[in-house]
Amino acid sequence: MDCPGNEQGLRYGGVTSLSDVAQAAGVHPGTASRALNPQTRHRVSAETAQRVQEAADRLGYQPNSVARALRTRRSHMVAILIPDLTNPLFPPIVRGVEEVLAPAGYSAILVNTDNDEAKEGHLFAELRGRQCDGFIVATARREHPLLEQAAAEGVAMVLVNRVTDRRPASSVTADEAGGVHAAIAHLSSLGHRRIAHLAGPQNLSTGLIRYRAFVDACDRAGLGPDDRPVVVCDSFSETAGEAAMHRLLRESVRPTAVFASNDLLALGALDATRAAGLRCPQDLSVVGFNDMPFLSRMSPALTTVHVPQRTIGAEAARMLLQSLEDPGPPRSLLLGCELVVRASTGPAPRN
Amino acid sequence: MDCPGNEQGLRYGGVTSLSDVAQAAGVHPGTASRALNPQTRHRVSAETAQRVQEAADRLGYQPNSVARALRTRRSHMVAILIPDLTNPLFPPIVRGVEEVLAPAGYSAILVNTDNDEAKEGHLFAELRGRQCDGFIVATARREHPLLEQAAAEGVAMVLVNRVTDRRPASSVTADEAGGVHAAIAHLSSLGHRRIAHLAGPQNLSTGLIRYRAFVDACDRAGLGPDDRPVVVCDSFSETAGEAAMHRLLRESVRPTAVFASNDLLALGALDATRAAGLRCPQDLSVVGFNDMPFLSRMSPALTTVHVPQRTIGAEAARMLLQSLEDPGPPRSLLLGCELVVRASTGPAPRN
DNA sequence: GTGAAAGCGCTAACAG
DNA sequence: CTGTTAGCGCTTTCAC
Repeated sequence: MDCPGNEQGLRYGGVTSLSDVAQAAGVHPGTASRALNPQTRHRVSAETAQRVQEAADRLGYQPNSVARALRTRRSHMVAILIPDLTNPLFPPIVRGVEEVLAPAGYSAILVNTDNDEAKEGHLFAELRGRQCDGFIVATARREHPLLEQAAAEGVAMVLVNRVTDRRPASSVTADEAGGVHAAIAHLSSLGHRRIAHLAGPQNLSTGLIRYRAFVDACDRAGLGPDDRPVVVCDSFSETAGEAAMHRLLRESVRPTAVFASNDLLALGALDATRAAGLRCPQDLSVVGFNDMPFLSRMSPALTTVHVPQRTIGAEAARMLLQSLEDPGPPRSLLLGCELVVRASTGPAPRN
Repeated sequence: MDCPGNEQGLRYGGVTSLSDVAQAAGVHPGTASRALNPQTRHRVSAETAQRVQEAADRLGYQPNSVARALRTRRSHMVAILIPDLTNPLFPPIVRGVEEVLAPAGYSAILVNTDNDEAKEGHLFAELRGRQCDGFIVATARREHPLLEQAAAEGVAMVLVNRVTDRRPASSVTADEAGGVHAAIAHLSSLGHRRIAHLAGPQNLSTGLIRYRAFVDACDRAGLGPDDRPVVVCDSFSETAGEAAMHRLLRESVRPTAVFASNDLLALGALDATRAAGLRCPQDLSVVGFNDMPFLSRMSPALTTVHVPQRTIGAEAARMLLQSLEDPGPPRSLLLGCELVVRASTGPAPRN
């Protein structure tokens, strides 16, 4: 029976090492190394190369990446830092990252930070200790001394869906401002003249950017400050959205439309709307942001701004690999967003 | 300014090594190692220990896990194999795994296999080469020669949400049969006497188990073979569910209820139902499986069997860590499921 | 084109 | 209690 790793030359534990292969092929380990590495195979006679390759196959040799990493100082591992995998925004991003990393021979270590600064610092240090070659960071806090320092030290890093206020690092982001403008233009064209904003946490880059873009877009649409009430939520969650919406509905003059800083906030807002006995979209229109999966199946199907999550992940990975091969100055990639109109928006009700 | 790693003793590249710390503390690297490792700290004088610790802190020392792993043959890395992170079933499982791994000092490498055997074999070999200490495998093919061989070789491994036909490896699974029985009992109690099954792929453990349990439950409910038509889907996806449902609805005698092998199939079935001009649940009841996130917001809110995904992940991780500390015979943990009744099921229509 | 030897950073035996 | 030494498995100079 052909059972790899079951011949003489077997190391205890069933693992075949390079010297086993070398011995089996009758060459020096150094030569075996050269023969097996595509980069250096040409420095070895075709005949030897083949003999070594055959021995390796026969023994089921699998190179020990740890030893290789120690020697070459390249682990071929990339760390992905996200706030919470359970937030439906992130799985597509992570998948996009892996789609690019895997074929390039890189593996991804995934960690959840819960946007907790201490936790993040901890994890980051640990991952550096693991000799990760690069970092894809999708946590969105604006202030980020650790990352800034790391970037300054030349650690390869791509920021996703977020921008630091200073920009020492590369990033790939959605054109959030563009998306916000499209959303507000849509509401405006439906006749809405009083549009509220459920803003995300202002210490998160997305929260702030979308808030600013909202104000800007309302200005352009000719809405005065009183016609664009804002409630800031303390997290991007359904419960926060629901609470914020309740607060909003208590105000004397009700808005006819709500632009939420992300889909989860919007879903919470819908709950509050329903609880208040209002119908969406007849009494109140709601727009979200991100276009997380399955939104079209919800009731009502949520109008939102589509963010190309998988592409963002893939591009971030590409950018990281590139800067690993040949480090250069930071780059920023901006990907377009598109408004997806569904059932949660309609004409403004007449007073 | 206090800038770690910026003193003399600094290695090129800004990384501080153990000998730098040792030198700064005026001790031998071996001693520094002992002082810094909680396991061996007691073998060193309290005074030295503190001096070394201070030097380490001052220099911002971060141990090189790669070197450590090479020496100790423990990488403190665990691989998670899942079919597709984009399937909403998996993020909670992965999160649960990480919740347990991280505090224990383990990192998780995540890979998507798309249930592709070749890809999986490839990735698995690569991960073994990376010296992962253990594997959490959530891919559900029943036949799995690679894994079986690995398990036989003593590779630490926990299977999640799946069982191999032979059982050389540990596993954590939901009580799927129990869940199926609850679902069918529910439908039966609503008066349904003709219940169809949208079965999952029969080469996947979940697909087969749920199918068998369905047949069994129908028997107990007193339904004859003709009263429980089955359509097998070739993937656990919405499109497959939709196609299967269309096929079902073309049959002469229509079922009054459908039990789908998972939520995605159920969602697809709902599409087909709507397209055929039937209302759910008035004309047809639908039950899913898994209770993936946001189901309660869909229209109609799907009745389904709740699987404790996060718990499954956490328990799998615990089990893996345990078997890493002290390998023993395989264990199997079965976690209870609960039927969640929502709006997609109702009384059987009268003929 | 191939062998010899050094060394990545760490830990674990072994001395003393 | 601490210093010394060897070596994990690999790559990479340097000789020949």
